[in-house]
Amino acid sequence: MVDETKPVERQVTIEDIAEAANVGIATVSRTLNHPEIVRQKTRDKILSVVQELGYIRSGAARALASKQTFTVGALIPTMNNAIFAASIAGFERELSKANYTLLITVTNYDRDQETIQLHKLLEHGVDAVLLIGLEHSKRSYTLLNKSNCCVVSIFGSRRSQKIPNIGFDNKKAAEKIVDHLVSLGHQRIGMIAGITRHNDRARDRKNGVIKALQKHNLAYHPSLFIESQYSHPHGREALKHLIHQNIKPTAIICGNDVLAMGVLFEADAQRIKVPGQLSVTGFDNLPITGHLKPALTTIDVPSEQMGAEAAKAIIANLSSEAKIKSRLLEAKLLIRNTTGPRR
Amino acid sequence: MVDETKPVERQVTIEDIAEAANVGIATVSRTLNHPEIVRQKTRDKILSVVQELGYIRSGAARALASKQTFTVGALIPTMNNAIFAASIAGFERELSKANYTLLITVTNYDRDQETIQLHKLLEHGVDAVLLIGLEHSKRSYTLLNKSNCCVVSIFGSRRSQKIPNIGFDNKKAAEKIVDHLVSLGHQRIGMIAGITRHNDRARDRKNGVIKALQKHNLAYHPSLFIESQYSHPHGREALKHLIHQNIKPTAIICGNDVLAMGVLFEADAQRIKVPGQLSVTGFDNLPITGHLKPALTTIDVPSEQMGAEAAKAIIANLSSEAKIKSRLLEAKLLIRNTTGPRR
DNA sequence: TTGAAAGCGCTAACAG
DNA sequence: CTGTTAGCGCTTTCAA
Repeated sequence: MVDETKPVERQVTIEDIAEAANVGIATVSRTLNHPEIVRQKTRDKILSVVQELGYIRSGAARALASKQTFTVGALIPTMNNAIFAASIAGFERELSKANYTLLITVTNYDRDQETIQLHKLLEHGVDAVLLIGLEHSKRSYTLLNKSNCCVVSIFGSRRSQKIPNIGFDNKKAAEKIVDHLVSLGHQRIGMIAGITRHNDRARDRKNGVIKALQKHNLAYHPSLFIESQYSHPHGREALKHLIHQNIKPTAIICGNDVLAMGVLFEADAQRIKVPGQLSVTGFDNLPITGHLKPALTTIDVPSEQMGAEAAKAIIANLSSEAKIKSRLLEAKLLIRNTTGPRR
Repeated sequence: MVDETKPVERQVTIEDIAEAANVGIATVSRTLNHPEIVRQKTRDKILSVVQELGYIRSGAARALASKQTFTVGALIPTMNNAIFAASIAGFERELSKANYTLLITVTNYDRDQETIQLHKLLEHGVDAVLLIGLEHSKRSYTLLNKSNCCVVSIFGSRRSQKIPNIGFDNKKAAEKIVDHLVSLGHQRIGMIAGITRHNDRARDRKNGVIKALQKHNLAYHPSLFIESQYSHPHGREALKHLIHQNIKPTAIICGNDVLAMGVLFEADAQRIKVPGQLSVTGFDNLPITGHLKPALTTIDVPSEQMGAEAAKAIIANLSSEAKIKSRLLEAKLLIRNTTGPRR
């Protein structure tokens, strides 16, 4: 008598395909991975069986046998910043073209968290890792090092040796902003920087501003420099704070566009004319900033490009050992309408 | 003579740990997966060896042996929409808490692409899949079905049977907007909807508007309804187009906030007073919309919450077979300042 | 061109 | 509580 119990839907395996196609499993494997070395007829037969049985290869088994997962991990500080979203979009697009899949983990700007997440990515066997910036915990570096997994960083300011970096010069970009402001006659320049602790990009931008101030023989007023989280409300609060200082800034440089927009909103609420009474600058060039009224003067950060280039470099490295070279891309100053002559 | 060639850095395996700790590999495995059933002393010894040797478990081997990868895949239309970013952020946060890792793939609103990506996720052995909306290709449904992988959808409007959905009623939300506009006296209402083809959310919103118009016995002017990609420039163009129609709308409902902002920017450029001459509404409640001047009347979509709830449901299902129930969350109308009495 | 067979590193019975 | 061992499904020599 036939066993009537419904069989557990066993996964279709390479053996099922081999059997149904009357070939060895090695031939099935070859057909799927190196079709060119299998005779056309055999291949067609196998492929049709694959189709018919709805065979889905086991990535785990493939990874175990071949030491490759075709996955790449990304460690990003937050998803709530369009600038990272743009980079990841470019990154994912290129990875996807080459049939890699992206594993994303969010660190919330927490280095311990980052190390933990990195460990997790490594356990998953990612073929490469994408990092933001060049400042990471020693433990992360150690992990990366002994796992000798392919790594790339984006957004960093230096042609780093430790980790190949595809970034741009945050510091120089910040200097350009100051140069521009100074050329407009501004002397009392304030800054709402991002939180610089454990964030090399924010720190480079801040240092760039300070350095440029010195270059122009302008005073650096610590009371005019504050650090703030990247959010509209924080930008608004920061402006309120700054305008209550003894020294009144005529221009405010913001660590990113979100802060700058917050400043713009608050200035509007306080009836402070921009750029009439106050010049404001951002950093990132988010899509919306060009539509604002007045349009925001900012730095055009090649975010999508960095992501895409990083992916291409990783793919090249993975498929041909091509060493990844650090590279700094262009970050242009976009002079729009939130900056004007000193009042 | 000693072999001086540098040995290939062989990966540290569970056997190395077992040997160094003088135990069997099973005990190492237990220590890592079910510490409570291992004697304290043995466990400590093993853990210290793990630390010392910098052991990283092989996810591939674990997955192959246990049929679980502790990864979850997400298929999203695009990364360039903050609303999805917010959902993914909530989703990732909850997954991460439960030690799952997120695999992201972008479909670009392309169903064939979606099926291909889904297939790839399945090959990677994801324990669950997150989908946006309820409209997917037949092939995707087939794939999901026979892989009997855990699935959840977010953003959809129905308590679906085929796929558990944690969403909100897009149609009803759209109706609320019309009700609001009608209560302000508007009769000639136009709409800039998203592209509705293969997008149930966009279509539900559009249909909701049309249905509500009928409910109020108002004419549905097809010439006042256009579909457009979600971008500021597209929103601007759409407004230009609408104001050149014979019938002039006194209110324009936008398929999302990005379109609405485009309309606001263009209205400003054309010196059309909002809401004086034209009322405008959005959909999503992006963080910036409350800061705009005038602040945008929109629908508060629980994007982050949907993502977080979806993750929790998946985790519960994976760890206890708890069936996932479809659920519709609240999406409130946020009346702000871009809507006013008909001129 | 193809097949047989040896692992890849781990989990989970099973036996002790 | 712990060790032994049989796979998990695939890739990749090695032979044929």
